[in-house]
Formats: sequence, structure tokens, C-alpha cells
Amino acid sequence: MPKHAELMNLNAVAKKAGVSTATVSRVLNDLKVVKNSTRARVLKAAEELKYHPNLHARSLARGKSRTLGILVSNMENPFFFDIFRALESAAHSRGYEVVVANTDYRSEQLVSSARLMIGWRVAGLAAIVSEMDADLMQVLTDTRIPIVFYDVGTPRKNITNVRVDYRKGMKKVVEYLYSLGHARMAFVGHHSTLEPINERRKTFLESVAHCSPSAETHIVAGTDGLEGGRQAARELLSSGFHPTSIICVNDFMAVGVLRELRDQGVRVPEDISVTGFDNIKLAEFCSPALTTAHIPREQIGQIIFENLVPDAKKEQFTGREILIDPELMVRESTGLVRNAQAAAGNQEKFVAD
Amino acid sequence: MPKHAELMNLNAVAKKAGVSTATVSRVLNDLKVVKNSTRARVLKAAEELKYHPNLHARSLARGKSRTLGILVSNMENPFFFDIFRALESAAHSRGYEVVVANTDYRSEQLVSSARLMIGWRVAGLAAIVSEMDADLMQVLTDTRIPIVFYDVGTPRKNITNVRVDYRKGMKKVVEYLYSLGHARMAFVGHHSTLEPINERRKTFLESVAHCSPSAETHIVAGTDGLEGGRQAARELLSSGFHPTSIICVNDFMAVGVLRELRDQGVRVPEDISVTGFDNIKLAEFCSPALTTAHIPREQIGQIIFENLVPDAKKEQFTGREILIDPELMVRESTGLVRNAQAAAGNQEKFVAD
DNA sequence: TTGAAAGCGCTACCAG
DNA sequence: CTGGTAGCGCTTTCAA
Repeated sequence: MPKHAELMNLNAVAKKAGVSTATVSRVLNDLKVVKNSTRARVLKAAEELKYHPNLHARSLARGKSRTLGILVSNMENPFFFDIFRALESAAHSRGYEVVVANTDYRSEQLVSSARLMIGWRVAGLAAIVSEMDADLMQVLTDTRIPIVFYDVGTPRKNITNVRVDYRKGMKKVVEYLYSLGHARMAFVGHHSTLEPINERRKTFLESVAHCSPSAETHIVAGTDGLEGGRQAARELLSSGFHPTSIICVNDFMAVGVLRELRDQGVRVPEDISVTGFDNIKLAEFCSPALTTAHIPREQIGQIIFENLVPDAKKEQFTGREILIDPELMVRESTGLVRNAQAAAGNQEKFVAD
Repeated sequence: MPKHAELMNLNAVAKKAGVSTATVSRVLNDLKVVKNSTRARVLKAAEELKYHPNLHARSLARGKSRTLGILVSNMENPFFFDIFRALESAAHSRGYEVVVANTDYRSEQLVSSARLMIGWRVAGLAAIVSEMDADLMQVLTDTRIPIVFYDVGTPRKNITNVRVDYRKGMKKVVEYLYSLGHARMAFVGHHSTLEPINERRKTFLESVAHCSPSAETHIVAGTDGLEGGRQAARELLSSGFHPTSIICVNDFMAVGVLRELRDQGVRVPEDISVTGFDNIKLAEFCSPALTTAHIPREQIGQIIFENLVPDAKKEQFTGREILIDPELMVRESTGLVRNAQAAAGNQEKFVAD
């Protein structure tokens, strides 16, 4: 028997209040069967002893929890944070707690964090990540706990999938740029080995090819973040390829790109147009404000919650897939290409926001 | 006896492997006493059953945890995120897990989240927050768990305090501006009822008064964030007070202020100088780059960890107070005041970074 | 309205 | 090296 440091427990409170642990438990759980005078006595005892219920014991005894696990690739990127916040807020308003873990785009981290959450017997698990692990899906399927994947994975019995239609989003961005006369476009990405990121890159290439077979492209990558965007831009500018526009995999990196361009005296959008993806708040606040593709994080957080918790109305979760369509947001960072002998004539279909 | 949904447990594994639960436990905890062949058999059984140890049962049995609790006021503000990340990373490297909660600057949230963490019997609790609750300190003192407060609270037996010397930092900022000829300064804050925020406001006023009794000041406030900064600036610009410089309580809001100024055609720093506080990464990436006061988040995260965990070298935590001195970072958002008949002569002591 | 007691799944001690 | 077993603190029957 270990020397447990645990000091205050139900027993202590029960003793002090002159009742059984069962009664204390009832009081603490608001079971309305307890006589008022008893309840008061118990509450007083608990208060005086500074009693705090041991939540591990509680979960163990109950055999089920009201905690949701959330995995995100990069909390620093406001895109992930926004989804997290929406999900957290939905959870709280329905009486659920939430615990988050950062994976830093590393699949071992994803796996170990997922294990941790399973160990905690979370009531549901949301994986809002770009990385994946081959075995993870199987493991998660077997646990029977409700799962929602954003961006990766495939639907299963207990697994719902939310994904963004990057193809459509990227197409809108590229076609818009093309309409402005751009025919030499660069793509700034990160972690090209990750499927969702890779998909944006591929669809970028396809969209460009679709617009014009003669358009030129170039691809660079950094890490996800302001600094990564800046580095990528630096690399791009010294590559010999002279883009008329830079399409970034997300807004966060785009802000870094803007910074580097400014440092090198390149004007945006006069010399080079820049686009982001996600439409984070910062996209409106940077200079120039970013043209980007809007992904509704608020709504995504909501959807994730609803598919994580059984009774949250809706049909019972039955491994479905949900597709989200990004919307083009035109701001200040994009413009007509200079000397645009080929400035397309169909710009009128695009309006600034 | 509740119908527990729990399917896989030590017992199942033990049975399948033909050993006792004790042995399974030993294998899973890497106690090197187990015969290799047995170990292999157990591991195989666990694997096949997709067994995941119930961490609640584990914590309960062990009576102590290796999880640290972290409370922050606003994870969206990179300042808080940076401290969190540093702390998390220190924790991970020493084999600790971490769980975070956002308080949104609300003291009820602070209290309820703190309760939650106590319920989880965290090994240590870091409160990186600006809000406070009268009773909380007492409650925390009684729990005996190691606590570190950043920005608020007072040292106790088990409570260490880390704080920033806002007075010095603010003084550096104001004196610098004064040296550039500014004598009409506005302060943009948030949550003026919160002590740490209030302190920056007060020290702002004092610093200005110290420089010149005739200098004029004005105070506005928004919410902590980009949008809040913009709103505050909007209010300020329509207030009739015409500042030559705007001192912001933090960088995050300052970026919002920059945005509004740009929208209204006010040039920075030609027309108005702007300063932030914290020196978050974004301060370098916005336009113009922010003059600000650097607070070493990395170091703070480190310090917090060391004071949370006993053996992390250092003398045993004995309710101490740690003071951090902010350093002025001059960038592009500040300049000489126009028509500066009073441009002070002591600018040469300030150097751009 | 209350108490007694059987677990929840795991760890750690004691024997062997 | 391994098994038996007494808890850890709480919830939830079942009886009273």
C-alpha cells in the first residue's frame, strides 16, 4: 500500500459531516433526494476541508466521461485556433470539457497524443490535423469512440470526415489571378509530404494547367508560420523564376511572404500579387490586406462537435463525409499584372468584398 | 454495479497472455524484472486486444501524476501562446504531460478551470493570467500543489510569482517617445479592471508625467485582439484628442490600431507613432514593423517550469518572486513628431535594432 | 432519505 | 521472476 499523499477524500468529508460517503456523493452530484439539512451539513464540511473531488476516481467509477479530446497540427496558426475555439465553445455550452494537444505536424506526436486521449477515455476525439499515420486509423476504429477527422482520414463506422474542397477553392484563386493576366505563378507551401498540403499543391498545378498550358509555375516550401513564409519568399525571389503572383498555402505563411517582399522593395500588388488561404482575421489586418479563400472555421467547429456527440441532435453519427466549399475573398494583395498584354477580359465577374 | 462499457482491461490482457495482472502491469511500466519471453507474450496479447491502459485508474492507483496544468487568459494572443509553448516543451522534455485551459480574462473561468485541474490532481499549476479572484489564492494555497503565477497573485509557501517590471518597460517606451518630441500621447488598453493591465495604464500616466508635466494624455480601451485594437483606434481618432503617438498595452492590439490608422489615411510614423508591448513575432511582420518592449516568453516558460517541478534542479520552490525587465525594441512604427519644435536632443541614446 | 458494499482498472507490496 | 491482493476515491445499486 503506497503512502498516498491524497489528503481530502469523500471519507473525510463524510466523517466530518456525520454521514456516509454515499450521501456526500449524492450531494456533490446534485441528486435531489438528499434532505436539505443534510445537504447543508455536507456542503459545509466539504467547504471547510477544502475538498476537491478526485476526477480520476470519478471517471473510473462512472465509466464514461464528458471530456472531448482535440488534436491540432499547429495551434499557433490562427486557422487551427479558430476551429479549436468554436469547438470548445460548443462543447462547453453542452456541458463538455475539452482537452487539446498540439501535434506540430508530426505523426508520431499525433499517435502518441491520440493514445493519451484514448487512455483518458475521452467521450469523443477530434483530429484537426494535416498529418496522418497508417496504423492510427485502424486503432481508432477499434476503440469505438466517436471520431471526427478534419482534412485527413477516411470515413468508417465511428469516424466522420470533414474536409474542404481544396480543388474548388484553389481553382477560384487561380482563375481569378489568371483573369488578371497572371501567367507566371509560384506556390508557397509547407510539409509537402502531408497529403492535404500536397493536395493544394497538386490542385494548384492542375488549375494553372487548366487555365493555360503555357503558364509557368514554380514551387517552394518553408515551415508553417510567419518566418517560414518569409524564408520561402526569400528562396523564391533568388530562384531566378520571376513570378507575377505568389499563391500561398495559407494566410499565416502569406503574411510572412508579404514581409519579405516589402523588405526587398517588391510592391504588392503592383509588382507581384499574393494570395492566402483560410481567411484568418489577420488577413484583413495585414498590409496589404490579403486576397484569400475563406474557410468557415466557426461552422467547422460546430459541425465537428455535432458529429462527436451522439445526442447533439442530428442523425446518429454514421461515418459520413462532409465537404466544405471555400469562397474567394478579394482584397488588396492582388491586382492586374503589369504590361498585361494578356489581361483577360472576364474580370467583371469578380467583385471586391 | 453499472454496466461498464469498458472492454479491454488489464485482466483481459492477463488472461489472454496467461499471466497475472501484476505481470502485465510490470511489462507495461517497463519494470525490468520480467522475463523476456513473458514480456513478449504480454506485449503481443495487449497488441492484439488493442489494449489501451485506463489512465484514470493509473493515476488513481499511483496517487500522483506527471501532468502540469496551465491556465492562460487568451491563447489567441501570441504572447500567451509563446509562453505556453515554451512551458509545454520544457515539460515534455522532462516527461511531463500538459493540459491547458483558456480563461478568456474571466475570473469565474479562472476559478472553475483551476478547480478542474485540482480535481485532476495535476503535479503543478501555472496561472498565466491577468485576472484574479479573491478566494482563489487561498484555495490554491491550501491544496499544497506547486503553483506559479505569472502577472498576478502574491508569493506564498507553495506559490511562486513571476512578473514583468511594467514600470521600467513603460518608462523606456514613453521616454523614447518623449525624446522624439511627443507630448500628446494616447494609451490603448483593454479590461481596465484587471490589475496587470491597469498597472501598465498607471505607469504610462506616471511616466508621461515624469517626462513633462505639460504633456497631454488620453485613454481608450477595447478588447484584447486585432479587432479590439482597431475599435479602440477608431474611438480615439474620433475623440477630438489628436495624439502624436499611441502607446498600446500589447502588440496584438497594436496591429489592430495600425490597421485602423491605415484605413483612415493616417501615416505611421509620419503622422502618428505607434508602440506595442511584448515583442511577439507578428510585431516584426506587420507594416510598419512595431516599436515595442520585449518580454522574453521563452525564458518565462522555462522559469515557470523550473519552479513548478521540485527536482528540476534549483533550490526547492520557496514562494519566491521573480522580476523580468522588458527591453525596448525600436522599429519602424515610431518617429520624430512633425513640427517638433520640442524635438528633444537626447535621441542619440536610442538605436534601432 | 440514508447506509453498506461492490466494483471501476490499475499499482505496488508481500510471498514464494 | 511471478501471483495474489489490498487499496486508490468515487459512484451506484440494493435494502432499509
